[in-house]
Amino acid sequence: MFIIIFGKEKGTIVMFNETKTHEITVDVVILTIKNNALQVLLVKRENEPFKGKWAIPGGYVRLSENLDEAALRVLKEKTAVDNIYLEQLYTFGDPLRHPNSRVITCAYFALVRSEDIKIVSSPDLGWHKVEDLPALAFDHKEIIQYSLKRTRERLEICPVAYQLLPEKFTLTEMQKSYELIMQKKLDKRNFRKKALSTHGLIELEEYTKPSSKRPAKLYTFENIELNSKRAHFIKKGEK
Amino acid sequence: MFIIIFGKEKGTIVMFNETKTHEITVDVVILTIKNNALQVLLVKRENEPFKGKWAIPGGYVRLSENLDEAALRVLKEKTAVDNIYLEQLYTFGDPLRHPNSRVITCAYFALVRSEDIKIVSSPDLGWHKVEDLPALAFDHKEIIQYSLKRTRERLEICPVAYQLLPEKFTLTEMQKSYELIMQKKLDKRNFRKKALSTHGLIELEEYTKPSSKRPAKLYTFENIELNSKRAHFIKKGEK
DNA sequence: GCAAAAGTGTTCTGTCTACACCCATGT
DNA sequence: ACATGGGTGTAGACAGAACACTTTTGC
Repeated sequence: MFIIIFGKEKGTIVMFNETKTHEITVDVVILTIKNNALQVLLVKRENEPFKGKWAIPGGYVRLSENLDEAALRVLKEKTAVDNIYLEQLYTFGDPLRHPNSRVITCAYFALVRSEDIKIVSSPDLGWHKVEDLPALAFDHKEIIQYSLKRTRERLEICPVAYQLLPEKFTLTEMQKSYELIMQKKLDKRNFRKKALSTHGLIELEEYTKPSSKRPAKLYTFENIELNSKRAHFIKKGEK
Repeated sequence: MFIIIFGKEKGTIVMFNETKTHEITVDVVILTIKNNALQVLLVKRENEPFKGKWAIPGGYVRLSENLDEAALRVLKEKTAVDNIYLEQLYTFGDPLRHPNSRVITCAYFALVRSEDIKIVSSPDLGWHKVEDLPALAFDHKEIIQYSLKRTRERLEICPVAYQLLPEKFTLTEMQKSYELIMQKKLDKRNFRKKALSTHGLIELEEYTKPSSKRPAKLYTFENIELNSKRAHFIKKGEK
């Protein structure tokens, strides 16, 4: 049985008998709200397989780091953000998910503020609306779909969406972010009633700059440590 | 940098530069209800590291199988059960979780009926009450604790507990299983009201055999496909 | 004064909680 | 007749859903 182990420069072929060896990577679905749409960061693949197709950012897990650290490293390579909601999503290990070798990937998802994003869109790196994804490499479409499902589940029990909002935001902006994630319209009065009872939400004495309409009150969130090690996130009503 | 790759018989040491190679295993937390307690199946380790300590069953992922298949294989090696609730739990990849090498494990948990279990307890394989665990190898205590948390979360949204019950059961038995998982007493009347509204629960025209007390009505569950690929389980009220 | 978005309450309905007594059976 | 677990209903609290109009501002 042949096991292919990739070195940094080129592949090395090693022969083993009865050995179980796989590659292990982390892939990170990075979500943000931008231009009034939920968007995911994708990179265009430079190499085969799937050269020219879009993929979610990923990389090999280093021997010295745990999975969370590997995911955070991938995230920081792309975005230069910090204090981010980052959660392990699911591990995908179909033998045929990678056409040439056996790569098991531990998928993560991250919710980032678009204002915190340092990258410049280029032809090879950019944001794509989750409603309108290009052709994707590997099983990355499935991974993205699953990250959206998980984000909705999280939002039902804790206000993770504030990770997508700027530091100061209006309730209408908050409602928009909920509607984009939940993929449905919400009732304004019900939403505001519930939002105002959210633990950690702070009403500011500031308003949006006057445009040609009534200024809106600004809110912010206490700096709750949502960074979930193993989804130990803060539930509604908890401290 | 040294990477140790285990062959079947003995370890082989291979030197690589800048290569990322890891072992990948699946470990399966197998839960059942037995003797009025929630119990987990453990094996006593025959080899170092942690020789003599108890561990949850696991094994290497074969190159030809996906993770679900690997977990099912490990489960069947130990229990000879079929049509089981089996869900991927979390992937644990701390570099120091295995003292000698870099082993990343994809943990699963399974809920099995004690009547379906074919294994005989031996000094090296047996059931242990989750409330009273022996010394465990690796990070297996953490994995078991997390599987209990996940089971509670699942139980809050779908009746997975029926996977732990015999084919025909009384509502009192069902309530006991909920209480063991949720780790709290439930009100009998409220529980029965809610249980009777559960989708898939079927009232039989049978009763428990008379003992020295009033016979109880037996119930069963429609053969709902709960086997969750990626937790696509049936929620309350859904079909 | 008008366009545009902000802001505001009440009613209804269904679900969860708390709580205590009678019933059927074997001995 | 009694011990044992089986079986039943109601009232109050709370959360979510439906629903329309007034306010503030710049132009």
